[in-house]
Amino acid sequence: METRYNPKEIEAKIYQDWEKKGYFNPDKAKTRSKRSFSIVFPPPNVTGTLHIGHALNATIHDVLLRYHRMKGDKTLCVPGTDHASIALQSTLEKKMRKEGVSRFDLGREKFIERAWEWRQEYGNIILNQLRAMGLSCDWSRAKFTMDPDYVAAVEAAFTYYHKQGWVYRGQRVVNWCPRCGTSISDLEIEHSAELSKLWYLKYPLAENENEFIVVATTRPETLLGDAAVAVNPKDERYSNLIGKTAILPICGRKIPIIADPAIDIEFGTGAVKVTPAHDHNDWQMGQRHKLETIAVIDQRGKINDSAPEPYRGLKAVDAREKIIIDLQDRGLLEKIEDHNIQIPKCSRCSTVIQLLPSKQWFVKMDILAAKALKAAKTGKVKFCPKRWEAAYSSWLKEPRDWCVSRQLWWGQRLPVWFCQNDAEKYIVGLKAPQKCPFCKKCQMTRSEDVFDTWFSSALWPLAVFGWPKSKPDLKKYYPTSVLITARDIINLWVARMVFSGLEFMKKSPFKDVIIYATVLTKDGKRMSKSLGTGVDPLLLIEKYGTDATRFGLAWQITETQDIHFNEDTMVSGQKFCNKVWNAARFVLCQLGEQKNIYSQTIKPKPITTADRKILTGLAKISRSTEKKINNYEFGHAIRELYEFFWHEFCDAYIEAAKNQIREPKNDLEAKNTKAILIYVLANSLKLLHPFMPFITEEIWQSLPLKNKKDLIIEPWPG
RNA sequence: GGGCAAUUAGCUCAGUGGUAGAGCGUUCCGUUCACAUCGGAAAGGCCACAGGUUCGAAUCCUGUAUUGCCCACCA
Repeated sequence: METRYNPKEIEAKIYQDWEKKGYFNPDKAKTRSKRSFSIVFPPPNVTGTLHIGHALNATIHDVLLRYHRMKGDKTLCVPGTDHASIALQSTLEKKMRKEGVSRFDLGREKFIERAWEWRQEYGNIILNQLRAMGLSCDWSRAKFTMDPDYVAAVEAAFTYYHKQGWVYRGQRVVNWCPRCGTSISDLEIEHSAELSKLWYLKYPLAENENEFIVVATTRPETLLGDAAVAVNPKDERYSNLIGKTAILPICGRKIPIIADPAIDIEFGTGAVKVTPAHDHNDWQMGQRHKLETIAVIDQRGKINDSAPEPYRGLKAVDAREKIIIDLQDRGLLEKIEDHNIQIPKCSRCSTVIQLLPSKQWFVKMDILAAKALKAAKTGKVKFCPKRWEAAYSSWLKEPRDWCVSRQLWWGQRLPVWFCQNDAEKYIVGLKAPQKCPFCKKCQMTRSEDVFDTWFSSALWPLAVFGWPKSKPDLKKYYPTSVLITARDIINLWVARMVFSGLEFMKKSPFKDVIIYATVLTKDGKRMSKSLGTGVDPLLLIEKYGTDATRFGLAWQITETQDIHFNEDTMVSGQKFCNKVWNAARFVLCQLGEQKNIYSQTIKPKPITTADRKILTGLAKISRSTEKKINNYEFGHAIRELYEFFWHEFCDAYIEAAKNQIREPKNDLEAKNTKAILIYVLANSLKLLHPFMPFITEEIWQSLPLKNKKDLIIEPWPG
């Protein structure tokens, strides 16, 4: 053995050997227990490459998987990738824009072909990178969210919801990304705080155009679509104006002055312009007061033909400029104040979101959300750390109906069929009927819309096991044991998986949800490729080896919300690997040429104080490691193991052993010491294996033990 | 506007009621038989601040400050 541990030579070799022997597939490997331990790995987007968050996640997954495999459980981890509808489409369009091509130049069919090509080329990169992390999942079960059986699951879920009466189609004000050309959900919006203005606009009264009602607004361009002015019914300043009529500046339309309790008396002037077409609140107010919905911004974010001629075709921001100037010219701009607002932006492309009325498909959330909420309340779903339950619950308490349709091309199409002669007539079903039930003559055409990406990911823990078909995997491995994911998708993904699982399988898809910390830079900044602040896990592996990288990541896993990434822990990992390697070298050297005669299970009898100490120490660390892994305290587990191995075993016992072997007090002592050395080493390797699988397996292979299997499937000590 | 978290040695972090800890870094010493990716030793902290509970507080409570992150239809 070399004096230094060299990970590069052995990692790939060992991984292939494990995979070839079928250890990652519980159907191939004989297991000692009937209990199953299953996890579905959160499917990375096909656009992605491995980042430090994935590496951390893979480490946690693999620690649990290897621990449970050694405990004898039928252990399964299903990997896969997500088609990532909007993310991939947006990435692809960005690339095409450089070539000077738009998706409309290509057309839907060709565009989808290109998306598939992309997926062929890049789709599995990240899965291969996860192999490099040592992740022991069953590659033969890998799924993609656009596999035919997966698409079938998505369609089945939608038609089921429809049968329940929970699906409706309707004209609503939705978040619209003019760049992506689609509706998006509230959860796909990112707000950026910006300093803007509050404009005070004077609306003349119809009775006397020299009198005004002043409204305050942050979006003057929506004036073109105003349908009313609203005040609070308790606001005495305006009580004489309620029911009167104002004249909408520039447009000249007459609009009513209405009373609505939703208006905040304190804000601005207490009078609000109401634009039902371009604001959620105003939409609702419009419904209450039966106001006209006048859309003036189109799907490209430009002013449409419902607006007066001079504004048509202007971008919303430019229209704002012009309107302010025009109002000023007419003396209708009272004042401007600075005002902090939250600008909604598309989380995919950062384009400013427009709110506009559009016909979309919704899934009612009341019943589903209540189920998911109850699951957390009754402890059927537990968050770790516990505090994340609040994030989950607070969103589920006031759910808005889920807009599941997207005007994208890449994704699973809605199983909805329209009559060609009446666009309002449709049926929901898995296949188009032979004959249109409405006009009796047309060939019905399928909806152009695709599903929200998260509608399909919500089914991940079911669909990977073959749902809606009744497959053996579904019986054996559903529900899964634990979900390990990042906090930013608690509502987007976790909550939706929970209610999908409860609805379709009557059981929550997992019991425990581990929310791991967000990895930030050392300075607490967001890691980002474009800022150059990201850390590439593959470079860490290259530099320190996989085991050292995993050690370093595990070391940093505590209950914190954020990790300020510190590469020093990888250095510690590398040194620790070397320490383990050399301790093994020493032990093997002491044992000499003897062939597999030592026992790893029968505890040698202690003779000296040092013997007693180390054997007690081993028993203690075994119990403690098990407990900490069961409690998901990975950082503490590895810190303790490190402490034990380095200081108790190497510093104390090996040093004592040198004397006991060289100058034994009796015949037995030297021989017994050797037995203790290998016993403690063997069991330490087992405890370390979930964290550092490669080096431990490599050393294990050369230990002269009786009845030895590969370490990955050896029984857990204790 | 609401919520969550963080604040401990130069750096990154452990430490949840009983004399302040680790890794890295720094200084000094040590290469003869597992390992210099090592061994030994040392320096370095009024545990953010202010109150309170307690025999005793980094730890529990209240408040303040700074930072970060979520959620929210205040125009």
